[in-house]
Amino acid sequence: MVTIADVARHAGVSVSTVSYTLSGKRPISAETRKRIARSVAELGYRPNAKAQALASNRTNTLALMAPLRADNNVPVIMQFVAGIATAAREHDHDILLLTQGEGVEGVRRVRETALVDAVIVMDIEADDARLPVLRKMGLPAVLIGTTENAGGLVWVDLDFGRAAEACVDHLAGLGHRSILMLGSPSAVYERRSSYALAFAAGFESAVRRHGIDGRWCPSEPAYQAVSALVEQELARRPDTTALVVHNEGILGAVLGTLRRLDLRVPEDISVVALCPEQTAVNQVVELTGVAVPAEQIGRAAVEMVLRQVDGDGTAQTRLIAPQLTLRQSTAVRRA
Amino acid sequence: MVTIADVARHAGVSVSTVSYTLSGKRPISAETRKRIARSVAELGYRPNAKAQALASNRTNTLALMAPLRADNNVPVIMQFVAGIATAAREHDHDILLLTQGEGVEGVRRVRETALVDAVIVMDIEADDARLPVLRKMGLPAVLIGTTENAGGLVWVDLDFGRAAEACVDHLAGLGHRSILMLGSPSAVYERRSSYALAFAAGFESAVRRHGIDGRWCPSEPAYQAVSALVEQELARRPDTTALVVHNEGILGAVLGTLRRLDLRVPEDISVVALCPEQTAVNQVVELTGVAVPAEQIGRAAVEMVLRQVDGDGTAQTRLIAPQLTLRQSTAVRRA
DNA sequence: TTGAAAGCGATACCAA
DNA sequence: TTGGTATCGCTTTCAA
Repeated sequence: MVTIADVARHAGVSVSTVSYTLSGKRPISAETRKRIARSVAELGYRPNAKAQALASNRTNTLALMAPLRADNNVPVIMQFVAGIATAAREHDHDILLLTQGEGVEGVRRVRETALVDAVIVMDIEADDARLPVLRKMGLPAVLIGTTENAGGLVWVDLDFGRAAEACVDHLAGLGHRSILMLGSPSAVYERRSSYALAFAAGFESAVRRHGIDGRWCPSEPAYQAVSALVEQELARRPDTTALVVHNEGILGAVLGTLRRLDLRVPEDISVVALCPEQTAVNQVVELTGVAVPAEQIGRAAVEMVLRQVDGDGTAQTRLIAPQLTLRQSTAVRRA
Repeated sequence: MVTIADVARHAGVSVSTVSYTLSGKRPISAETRKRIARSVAELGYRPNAKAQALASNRTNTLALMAPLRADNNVPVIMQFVAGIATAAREHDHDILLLTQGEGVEGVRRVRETALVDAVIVMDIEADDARLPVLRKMGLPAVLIGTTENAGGLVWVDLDFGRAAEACVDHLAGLGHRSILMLGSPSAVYERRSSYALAFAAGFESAVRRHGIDGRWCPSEPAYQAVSALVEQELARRPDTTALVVHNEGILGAVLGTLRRLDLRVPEDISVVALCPEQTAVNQVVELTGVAVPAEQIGRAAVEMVLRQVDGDGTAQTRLIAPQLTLRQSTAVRRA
């Protein structure tokens, strides 16, 4: 392994000069700079990350605690992770991947062993046990998602409440008066994932505001379960003319079931989905809906957390406005 | 931050004694051990990871280069990542996440800056440019997937060739003589991902061996594209009585199209899929097929790579046998 | 069974 | 504009 001392020797200068040249933290004569650059190239020198971290108290790595479970909307999680990893590299940082399972102890560990400069935490739950710890530790952090007790912490998220409202507003605007919302798997609500709760709350408030009839229920991904659920709910409320689906895993089953019931989309029933654009356009009928701008949020999270690391005290929380895209699955309610 | 010196002082012993006590690398009197344990607990001491790494030349972190793209079978990738991350933690290691996009330079970087002890590389392609670099660098590594020029490197993978054969064998055994295989998106073949090529090759060799008629084509996830493709291929070869699908993203569309064409599964046409169990059982008809044991492979990769780190020269490559699970989507070919 | 001290490979302060 | 060197927090050799 080639060290900074090797470079210094090779270039005939001192170690500190090499260090300063590389960091640019003090002026170096063009001549010296050139000699050092040559030596670096010739020897193929790269600073040892651990030594650098130890001396500078900066690891240039970010912890990312991500929910790697199957029950969630996996593709969206993946988009978050991809966006974060890419953005981190653009800012010359690496990602240390922690699983949700490590929980509070994971956060403590990376902090106390000084493994990372900051942490990005995904999938926030109501009364999330990690939040008080993060607050107390004072480790720079950004939450992706938020909840009531997130006060004092910086977070960024899609405004899921307004996303639900956008869906309802759109349907109400088309004249729909009776809407069924199919939610995420019940496990998601049971652990009180912030985004699912926010979407459900937004849905409820929007239907109330419009004075229309709206109800919702969790839904599991099994085809038969979806099919039975949809059939039963439509039978109970035959006046239902629109569906909102906050569960990308069941879209195929929902559309299949509607066809089985001889309900055409959008002529007989409108469907709005919260899902990635890819998923939306790959269905039998291209779906109107809102997408989680996961990559954008991931990038924002990286930038927000790095600002904190750089000591910018003006850290601001960010709520991203949802954008509803019109496609083929919604239409005016038939008279 | 509390350091090893603080602990030593608090316990009234030397720094080296604390270090040896913690590492267990030399005998320590029970008395001393107890005192140190108390001090550690009382002060909440945790060794600084960077200092430890610098001194011991061991980072206790593994690089994982994962394909975080959308065109792939995202859930399976996620399972790999989850298995790897979990297994790594069980062995007291962390995961540094590299994106596929970093390519050769990513591998070089983590090696030359001494960021990690070893690397796990996913999604191997034919003539993968990373392989020669890995070989030359001598960084402990495990590939998930393999290819012709992987000689000298350790890898682990599902035997995709035999997986395809298992599917064909099963169908042939049921009397099917004309099979269509719907493959992954064409981009996957274009970049020559090892698993896709191996599956296709296995399919071809199996149909040849059985002397039956088999053909295959890539398939894109868009519903209409799938639908058109299936309809066209079945029209071209009306004797087709079985489908093999190596693309979990299109399963819903395939089944939907078959129904539209009034083909019942499995009475009129059998379907075998290579996809996660979850996906298989969540379709209208539960699908017979082979699953990638992603978590198991991920765990194996971690263990294999750690063995190398520990200097076990007997590193062995592993090819996991596929397991076909019978469900509702296959039946004897009707006379 | 324990301690002292020399590294590990950088950064950055203090001098010149 | 440059150099010398203490320092970061730990591991491990050498000595006792």
